Amino acid sequence: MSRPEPLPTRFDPESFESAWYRRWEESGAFTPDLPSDKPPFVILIPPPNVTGKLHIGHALQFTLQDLVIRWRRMQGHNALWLPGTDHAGIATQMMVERELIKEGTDRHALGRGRFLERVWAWKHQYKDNISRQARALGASCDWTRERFTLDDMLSKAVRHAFVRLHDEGLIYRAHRLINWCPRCHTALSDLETVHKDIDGGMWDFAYPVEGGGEIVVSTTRPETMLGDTAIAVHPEDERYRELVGRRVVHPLLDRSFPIVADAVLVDPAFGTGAVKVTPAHDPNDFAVGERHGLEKINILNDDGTVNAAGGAFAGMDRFAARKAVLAALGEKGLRRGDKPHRHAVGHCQRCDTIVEPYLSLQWFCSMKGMAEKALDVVRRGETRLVPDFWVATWENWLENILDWCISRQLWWGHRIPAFYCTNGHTTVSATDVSTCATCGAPATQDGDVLDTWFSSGLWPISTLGWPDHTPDLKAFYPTSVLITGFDILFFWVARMIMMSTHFTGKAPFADVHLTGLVRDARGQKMSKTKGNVMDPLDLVQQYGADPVRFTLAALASPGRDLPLDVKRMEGYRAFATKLWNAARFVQMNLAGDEPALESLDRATLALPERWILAELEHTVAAVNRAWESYRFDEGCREIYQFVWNDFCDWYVEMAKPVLENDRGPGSGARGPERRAEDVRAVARGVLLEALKLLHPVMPFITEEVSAHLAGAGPLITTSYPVATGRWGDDDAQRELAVLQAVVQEVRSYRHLVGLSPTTRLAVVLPSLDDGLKRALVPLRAEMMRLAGLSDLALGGLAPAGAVCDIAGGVDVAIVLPEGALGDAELGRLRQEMGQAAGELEKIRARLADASFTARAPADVVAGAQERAAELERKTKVLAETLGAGT
RNA sequence: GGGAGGUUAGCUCAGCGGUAGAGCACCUGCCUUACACGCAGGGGGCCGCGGGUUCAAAUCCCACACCUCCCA
Repeated sequence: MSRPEPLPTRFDPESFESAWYRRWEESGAFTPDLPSDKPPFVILIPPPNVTGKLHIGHALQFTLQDLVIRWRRMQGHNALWLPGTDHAGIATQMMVERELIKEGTDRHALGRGRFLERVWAWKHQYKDNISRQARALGASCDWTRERFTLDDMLSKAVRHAFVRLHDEGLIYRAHRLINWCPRCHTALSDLETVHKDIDGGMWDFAYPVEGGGEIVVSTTRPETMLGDTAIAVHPEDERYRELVGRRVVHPLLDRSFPIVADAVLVDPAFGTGAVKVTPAHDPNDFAVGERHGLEKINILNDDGTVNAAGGAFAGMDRFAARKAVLAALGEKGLRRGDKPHRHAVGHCQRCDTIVEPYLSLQWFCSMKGMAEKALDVVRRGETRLVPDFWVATWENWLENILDWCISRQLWWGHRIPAFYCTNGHTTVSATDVSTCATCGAPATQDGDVLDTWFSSGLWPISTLGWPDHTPDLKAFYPTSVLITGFDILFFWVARMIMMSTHFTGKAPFADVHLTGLVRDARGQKMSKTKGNVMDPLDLVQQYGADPVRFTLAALASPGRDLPLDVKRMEGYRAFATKLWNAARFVQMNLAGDEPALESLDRATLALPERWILAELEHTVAAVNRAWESYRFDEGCREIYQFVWNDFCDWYVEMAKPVLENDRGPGSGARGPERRAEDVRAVARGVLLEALKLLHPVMPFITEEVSAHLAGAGPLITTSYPVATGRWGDDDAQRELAVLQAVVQEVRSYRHLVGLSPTTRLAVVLPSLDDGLKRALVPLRAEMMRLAGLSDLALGGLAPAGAVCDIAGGVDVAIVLPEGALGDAELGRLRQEMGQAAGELEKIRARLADASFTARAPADVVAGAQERAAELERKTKVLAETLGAGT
C-alpha cells in the first residue's frame, strides 16, 4: 500500500473540517439503512426555532447527541439522528410583525394570505442558518429526513391528532379564564406565563354597604374593581357575620352586589379579612363566582384597555385606569391606605408584557388521563429520566397538571381544524369542509392556530410519518434517547411523552437525558443584556469544532450547569494539538506495513507494549461505560488521561530509544527483547484505537489523522473499540508502575538538589526481587533515557555516599555530586520523613486495633500491613540518608 | 409555602465507605530533533457547621447555615 502524505506540522482545523463533513454526508454515512438487520438507534433533535440562531446551549446538545449517535453508529447500530426545526408561532410571527411595523403596515392590512407568504419567506431565509451551524459542529444528522413542524406530513399528523382527541372528548372548547397577553393579542398556556416578583402596591379602599356602614378590601389591582361582583368574607369571621347577605354599592358604577361567605378564598387573618371578588379577572375569584353563581363581568378589551363595562374609564389602558380608579376613589373619600407590596405577577414569556387573566372562548386539551400515562411510563421504567432526581419534579408537575389551553390568536401555525356554521354547530374534521356536518349550512374554519408545543408534542411520531404506518415509524419508533435541556422538561418532553404514548401506546423514548445550562466562566447565566453570550460559531472558528465539542462534553457532568471558561477551551485545543503532534511522531516512524493489533501476540511483546495495551484496554472499557451512562465528563477525562499521560508521556518516550536504534525489521529474537517492528505496530495500533475512541467527541481531527495512517479506513463507519480482556495485564501494569516511580524519584532528586536536567546521574536499584529484575533488565535503555542516567545497575550494592530512598516499593540509590544535599535539601527530606513517620504511626495504631483487624475485610487489612511495611523501610532508609548527609 | 440541586486546592469541578483528585492558575528548572498550545519537578485542602451510624465517613443518616433553580 502507498504511504500516506505526512501530517502537516501545524494542527489547523479549518483546513480539513468542512471537507470531512462533506465527505461523510456524501458517503451516506448519516443516513440509516432501511430495511436493516442492525439494531436501530434513534435520536430526534429537539427542534430549534426556525427563526433562531444556535446558541451555546444548542451546541452542547448537538455535541452530546452527535457523540452518542456516532458512538452507536460505530458500535454497529442502524443509527438515525433526525434533524429539524419548529415554526415557533409567537416568536416568528412577532419578528415578521416587527418588520411590518417598520414598513408602516401590519398583518391586518396585509391580510392572512399575504402575511403568511411573508412569514414563509422569512422562514426560508433563516432555516439554513441552523443547518449550517449544525454542520460546522460536525453534527451527523440525516439531512435527508430533515423535518419542519409545518411540513405537510407533520401538519397532517397535527390535524389527525386534534380530530382524534376531540372525538375522544379530550379536546373541547370552553369559556374559561386564560392567560392573555394584551400585546401579542393571544391566549397563552400556564407554562408560557412566567411569574416574576415585581414591586407593586397594596391598596385598601371601602365599599359602602347598602343601609349604612362600609367594608374595607385590599387589592393589588385596583382597576379590577370595575369588574367586582361580590365581596367575600370568611363564614366564621365575627367581624362580618352581620354583613353576609347584604349588598354593597359600587362607588364608581351604577350597580350593587352581594357580600358572600367563602371559606376557601378568604383567609380571615390576612388584611382586613374581606376580599373583593372579580370572577372575570382572577382565577381564584372565578372559582368563587362558580360557587356562588356570581356574574362575571369582563372589563377589558383584548388590547388591555378598559371596555364599556368600565363606565367612565372605558378606553383607558389598564395601568392608566388603575391610577384613575384610585383617584376617583380618593375623591369619594373611600381610600383607606396603601403600602408597597412585592408580589408575583404573570408575564408573557415572549414579550415580557404583564398578562391578564382573561375570560375567553378557547380550545383546551384535557390533561389528566395523558398525564397518568406519562407518570406510568416513568414509574414502570419504560422511560428513564437521567439524572433520576428529575423524577420527583416530573411527578410533582404531572400530578398537579391542569388542562392546557391550546388555541392561539395567531396566524402562523396549524390552523385549528374546527368549522363553525351559522346555526352554531361545530364540525371538527381532518380535511377542510365547507358545509356543516350537522345541518349542511355553510361553515367556516376557526381563525385561530394551535400552540406550537401541540405540534412539538407530536414530534416523535409526526417526524416518522404517523398517523400513517410508514416504514420509518415501524423501524425507528420508539426512539432511543432524547437529549435536551431541563428547562423544557414540561413544555416539550412531558407533552411528547403524553401525546406520543397516548397515540401509539408506547413511550417515545427509552432514555431522556436532561443537560444543564451553559453559563459563563463565573457561573453567570448568559444573556444578551449582560453581554456574556458566546456564539458557538465564533468559538468553532477560533478553536476548531473539535475542541469546542470536547470542552462541552467534558464539562457535561450530570445534572450540573456548565461554567464555560475559554481557558478550558484553550486547554482542550492544546489537547488536540498534542494528539496531532503525537500522531506526527508516530507517523514519521512508521514503515507503512505495520500489522494490525489483532495480529500481535501478547506473549511475545515486551513490557511497555504489554503495558500500553493494558492501559488501552482499561480505557476502552471505561469510555464505553461512560458513554453508556451518559457520563460524558468521565469519558472525556479517560481519553484525555490515556492519550496525554499514558501514551504521550510514557509510551512514546519509551518507544524513542528503540526506534532510534532500529537495525531494521527482524532484528533480534522473539522474546523479552523489544523489537522495533513491535513498537511501530503497537504505536500505530494504539494511536488508531485512541482515535476511534475519541472520534465521537472529536470527529474531525481523528478522521484527518487516521487518514494519514496507512490502512485505516474512515472512522465514522469503523467499529468502536471493545474491551475484550485480551490485553489485560496486571503484571505489566504493576511492573511499569515501578519503572515510573523510579524514574520520577530520580527526576525529583535531581530537581531537589538543583542539578540541570542534562546532568547524567548514576543509579543503583540494590534490592530488586527476581521478578522485577527480569521485567526491568530489558528496559535499561528506556529507563536511563527517561531518568537521564549515565549508568543504571539493576541489583548490586548501593555505592557509598549514594542517597537512598524508596520509590514504588523498591530501593533506589542515587549517586549525587559531593555536597549536593545542602541544608535546604535535607530539610525537605526531613519533612518527607516526618510525614512518612506520621502516617506510619496512624497505620500502626489502626493495625493494633483488634476491632479493625477483626471486622475490616482481609484485603484492607493486608493493604494496611503492606503500607506499614513500606513506610517502615522508607523511614529507615531516609534516616540513613539523613544521617549520611549530616 | 412545596420541591430539587449545590457547599471538596486560588478558580471551575470530579470523587460519594477504606492512604484527598483533575484542568486552569501559581512556584522552580528546561527549546531533551512530535509538540513551548511543550517537557520535567513542586507548593497548595480540619472535603460548609454540629450531631449520629460504622472497626473505618469528604463519602451513609439527622439537624442547621448559606447559595442556585423550579412550582405555587
